Amino acid sequence: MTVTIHDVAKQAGVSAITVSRVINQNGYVSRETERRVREAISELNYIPNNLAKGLKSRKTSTIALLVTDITNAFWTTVARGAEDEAEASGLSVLLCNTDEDPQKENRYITTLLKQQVDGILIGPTADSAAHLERLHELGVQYVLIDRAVEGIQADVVRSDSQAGAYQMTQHLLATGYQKIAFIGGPLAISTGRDRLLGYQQALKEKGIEMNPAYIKEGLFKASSGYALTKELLCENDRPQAIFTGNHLIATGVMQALHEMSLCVPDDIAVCSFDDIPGVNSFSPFLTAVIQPAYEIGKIGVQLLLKRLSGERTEVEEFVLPVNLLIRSSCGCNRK
Amino acid sequence: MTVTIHDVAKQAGVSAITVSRVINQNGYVSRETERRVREAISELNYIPNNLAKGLKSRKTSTIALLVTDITNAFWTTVARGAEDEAEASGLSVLLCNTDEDPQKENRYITTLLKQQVDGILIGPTADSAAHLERLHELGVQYVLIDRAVEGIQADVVRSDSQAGAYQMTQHLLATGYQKIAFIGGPLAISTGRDRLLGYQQALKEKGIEMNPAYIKEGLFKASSGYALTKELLCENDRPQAIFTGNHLIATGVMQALHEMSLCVPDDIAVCSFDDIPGVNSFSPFLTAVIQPAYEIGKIGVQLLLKRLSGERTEVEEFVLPVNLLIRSSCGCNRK
DNA sequence: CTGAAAGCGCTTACAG
DNA sequence: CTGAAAGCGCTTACAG
Repeated sequence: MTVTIHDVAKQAGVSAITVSRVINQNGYVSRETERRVREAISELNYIPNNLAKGLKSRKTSTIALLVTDITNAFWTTVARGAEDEAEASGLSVLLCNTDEDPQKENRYITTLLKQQVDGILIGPTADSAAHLERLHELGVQYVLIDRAVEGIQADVVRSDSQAGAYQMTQHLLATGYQKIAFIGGPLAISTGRDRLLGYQQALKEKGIEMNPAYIKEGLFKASSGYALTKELLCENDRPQAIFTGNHLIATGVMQALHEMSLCVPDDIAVCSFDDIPGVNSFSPFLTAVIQPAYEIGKIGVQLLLKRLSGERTEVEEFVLPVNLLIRSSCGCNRK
Repeated sequence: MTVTIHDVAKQAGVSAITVSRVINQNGYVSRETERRVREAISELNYIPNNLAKGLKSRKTSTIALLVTDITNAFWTTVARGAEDEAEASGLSVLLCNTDEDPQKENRYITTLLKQQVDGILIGPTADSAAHLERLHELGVQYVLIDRAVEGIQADVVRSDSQAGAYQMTQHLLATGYQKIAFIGGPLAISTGRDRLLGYQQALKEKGIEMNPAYIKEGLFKASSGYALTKELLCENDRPQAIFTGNHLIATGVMQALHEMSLCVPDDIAVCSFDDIPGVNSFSPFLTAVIQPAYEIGKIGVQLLLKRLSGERTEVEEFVLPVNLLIRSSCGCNRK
C-alpha cells in the first residue's frame, strides 16, 4: 500500500539507488533520467520514509531545542530564531518544554536520543550537569542556550546578564533610587547568579550598603514575584525600587503591588529583565533589559551546525550584549 | 560503536527478540530472563533506536501539533494540554509553528509525513482545505484544533466562539454601551467568522442597527489591532467600546488608544477573546472571553488516540463552552 | 516461555 | 552515469 522507492524506480524504469540520488541530489544522474524519476515521484505521490533513510545514513537532519518555559516569550522567540535558521539549512527542529524540571529534561533527552536527533540545543535547568555529561559520553553534540552550567565545558550562547543587571542598577541609582531590591531567579541557574552579581556590582561601586533583606531568590515565575514582593514589603525599611530577574517575576510583582495599593512608579519603581509582551499598550511601562532572544536561537543553531559538520572542534562561548530600554513610566496601577 | 539490541542479547545470553519483548513489555518473558536483560541494558547503556523500531512496526508513537502562532499564549496552553495528555499515553508531541502561513503549514505536513508521525493535531490556517484533503487521501489521521474548516469532514475540538462573542456583546449592551465596534480575525478562519456572528447576533436581538464602519476584519495580530483602531477612530461617529477577536488584537488596540490619549474605559471600553497574559498585574483590566485552551489540547489528543486505536470511526465535533471573565476596569492608560 | 528467519525502506560502498 | 548486493537495528509472524 505504501509507495516505496522501488515503486518509483519501477515506474521510472531505473534502479532504486538512482531514485535515491535524485531525491538527495547527490551523485550523477542524467537530465533525462532525473526528469523521469521526478515524474514518477509526482505521479505516485511518493513520500520518502525518513525512518529508513535515517536508519541507514545515521543522520536524521533533525535537531531538538529544549526550552525551560514555553509560556515565556523569551523562549518562544529563541525558538523562532532557531527554527528560521534551521529551516534555511534544511533541518527540522523538535521543540520540547522542560518546565525547569530536570527529570522532565532527562526524559526528553532520552526520547530524543531514541529518535536519533543529530544534535540538541539545551536551555539547561538548575540540575542538568549529569544529563550533559551523559550526552558527552555518548558523543552527542549539544549547545547550551541562555545559560552556562558549572563544571560543564560546552558551547554556550547567552546574553550578558551580568552587564545588563549592572547597567539597569546603575540607571536606577542615577535616577535617584537608593534603596533597590532584587527579586531574581534561582542561584542554581547561571542567569539567576549573573543578574544578582550585576546588581551587587553596581551597588558596591556606588558604595551603597547591601541590605540582605532586599535580595530575594525565587523562581522565574509570576507566582514567585508575587509571593516575594509581599515578603519584601513586610519589612520595616521598604525599598524604593524593585528590579526583577525576568518579566514573569515582574508580572507577579506588579500584581502584588496592585493588591497593596502601591502605585508604580510613584510609590515604588519596577524594572525587569525581558520585556512583558504587549506591555507598550498598558501602563505602567517598565524599563527593561532586552535580550537578543531571536539571535540567541539563531546563533545556537549555527554553532551546532558547525559542530555537526566537524568544522569546529573547540568549545566556544558566545556572550551577546543586551540593551537597556528606558521608559519613563507614566501610569499608576492603584485600585 | 553503537550499542544494539544484539549486543544486549549477547550480554544477557538470550536472543534479540527476547530483549525486544522486555523493552516493549509484550509477549511472555520469565522473571529471571527479564532481570538479566534489564541488567544488560543498564550495563551497556543501551538506547533503543526508534528509527528501526518505527520502520518495522509502522508506528512511531509520535504525533504532531501544528499551532498557528507560537507567541500566542492560547496556543502554548493548548500545547501544554496536548503534551501532558500525550505523555500520559507514552506519546511524543512534535510542536510546529505555522505562523498562519498555509505554505509553511504544507511544508510541515510533508516533513511530518516523512517522519511517519502516527497522527496530527492541526490548528488550520486560512487555507488548509487542500492539505487536509491530501491527508485524507493518504489515510493519515488528524484532528482539527480550535478551528473548523469549511468543506472538510473531520474531528474538531474547539470552543464556542459564537456563544462567547454573543455573551460578551450582551454584557457590553447590558452595561450601557450602544456603539460597539468589532475588530476581529480573518473571516476565512472559523473563529474569525463565529466571533463576528456572535457579535452581530447580540446586536440584532437588541434591535441595534449594524454600523458597517464598526466592523473591521484583520489578522489575529497586535499590528492589526493597532492599524484598525486608528482607522476606526478616524470615523466621525466614534464607538464607545471595542470588542476584539483575540488578545493580541486587544494589545494593538490598547497601544493605539494610548497614542491617541484615549482613556480605557473612561473614553472607550475594550474587551477581548482570550486573556492577555499577566494582565491582572496591570491596568486597565480587560473583560475577556476565556477559552478552555488546556482542555482543547488535551481532548484533541484523546480524540486522536481513539481514532488511532480504531476505537472511534465516526467524525466528532467537540464544542467546549467558554467563560466570560468580567472585570471592572479601573485604570487609565492616558499619557 | 524462547528463538531463527525474513523484511521494514532506505543508503553505502563497490563495480562497471 | 547507473546498478546489484549488503546492511542499518529493529519487529513480525511462525515454530517449537
